[in-house]
Amino acid sequence: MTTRRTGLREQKKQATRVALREAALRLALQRGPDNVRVDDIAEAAGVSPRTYNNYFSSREQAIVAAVTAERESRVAAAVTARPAHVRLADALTEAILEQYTEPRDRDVLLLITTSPTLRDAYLDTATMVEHPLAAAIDQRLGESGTPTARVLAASVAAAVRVALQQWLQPPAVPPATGRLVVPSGSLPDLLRSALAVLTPAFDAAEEQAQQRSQR
Amino acid sequence: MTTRRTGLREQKKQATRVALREAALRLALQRGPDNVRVDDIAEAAGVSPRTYNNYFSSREQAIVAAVTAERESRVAAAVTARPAHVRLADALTEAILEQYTEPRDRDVLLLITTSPTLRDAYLDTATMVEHPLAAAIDQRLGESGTPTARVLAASVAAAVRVALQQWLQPPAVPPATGRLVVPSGSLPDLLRSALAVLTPAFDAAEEQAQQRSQR
DNA sequence: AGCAAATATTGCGCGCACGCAAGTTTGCGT
DNA sequence: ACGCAAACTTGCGTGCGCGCAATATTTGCT
Repeated sequence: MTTRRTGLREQKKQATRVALREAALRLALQRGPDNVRVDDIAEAAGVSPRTYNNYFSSREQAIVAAVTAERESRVAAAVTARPAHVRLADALTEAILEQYTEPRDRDVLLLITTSPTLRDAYLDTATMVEHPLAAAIDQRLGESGTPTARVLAASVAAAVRVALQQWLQPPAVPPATGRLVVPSGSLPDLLRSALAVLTPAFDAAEEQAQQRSQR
Repeated sequence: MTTRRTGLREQKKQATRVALREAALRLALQRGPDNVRVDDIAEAAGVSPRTYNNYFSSREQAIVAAVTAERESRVAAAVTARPAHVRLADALTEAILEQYTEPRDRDVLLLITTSPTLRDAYLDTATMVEHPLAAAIDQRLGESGTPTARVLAASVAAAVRVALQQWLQPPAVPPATGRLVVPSGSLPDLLRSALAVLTPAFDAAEEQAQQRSQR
């Protein structure tokens, strides 16, 4: 029921998708990101170059997808998995943290931080939680179709994006100005404090939803 | 002092930038967006095609830029212009509304809604307020360098994006499901209710800033 | 006024994204 | 079991984004 698409077909599609992104990552790691043409990836996955672009709409997307995998749906699932009595804000924060606390290879991390285009592609993946997350929040607040859930979901995505950005930012030059930028703590901490900013908005939305359901 | 760059040079740059985006819009309107090649725009503005890409990094960007113009900086300026005693949330909401309440040509609107790529490019412009806005909020909260301002700014941008998305969305098919989607009211209303969701977060941030400054 | 450094423009070339119109594979009804 | 329709893959062609190196223009300095 969850997978509407029949069977063998979808299976094959997922297989080539995985093959593509893993080939992409492997090649990028062993040759450096700039020495990998899209044709190489396609060939390594046993598919025509044209087909590659039926799965990924940019060269970087495949590489990055190998890292982020199925994060989007996992986050949404993690939110709905939390018991209903937990505060929405907490459920979200925990769900996010849970997904972004995978031990990442040092090699992969270096790969992403090095190339600017890859870095951007990686940051863009944060946006992809937006839709599934909106659905999850929507369901949790009851009342579906409200723009509230969409705005909240979009804000979460934005907050995650900012946190990742701080995390990935090079130490930079600390010379002249009185700007004291925190030297970017651990990712969980960054995520937590970024999401903390939004907490009041979640509480308010949740309270409003409760009032509505009691009427 | 505000414009560090000297004079004649920057002047010319701005001139060609304007020439490019206006040419882009004009051509897109009179031929339809798909019948305008980047070479045409460049020629109409009297520069080489290569130069075009020194100013805009995609074909759509120039067209859209003709509509959004200098919105980013205007929003930031509008925020800082509000007297300090006004609630941050109100200052922001008003500043945004003020900028998005220009009477837009019907032709232009149709142009954007018609082409999916243009629509996306237009939505992306909402993100561009992020940096100037972050600076403005940062200043208003005192204490610069905090991620709080960045998260708030990013959330505002996201909210605006959602509002625009709702506004531009085609009426769609309303046949089967019980989903009753509001037929997208006026843009100001949509913006207001989108930003209202974030209001509690702003209030909390502001209050926290005040407490900090009183210590 | 003149010259050297900084900055912008241009042509060239490569790789990439994607529409389109075949060709191929899978699924479903009878 | 068979065949038709829907879904997926592939090759081709076009326009685009951008790095690079040469060229032209502006600026600050003396």
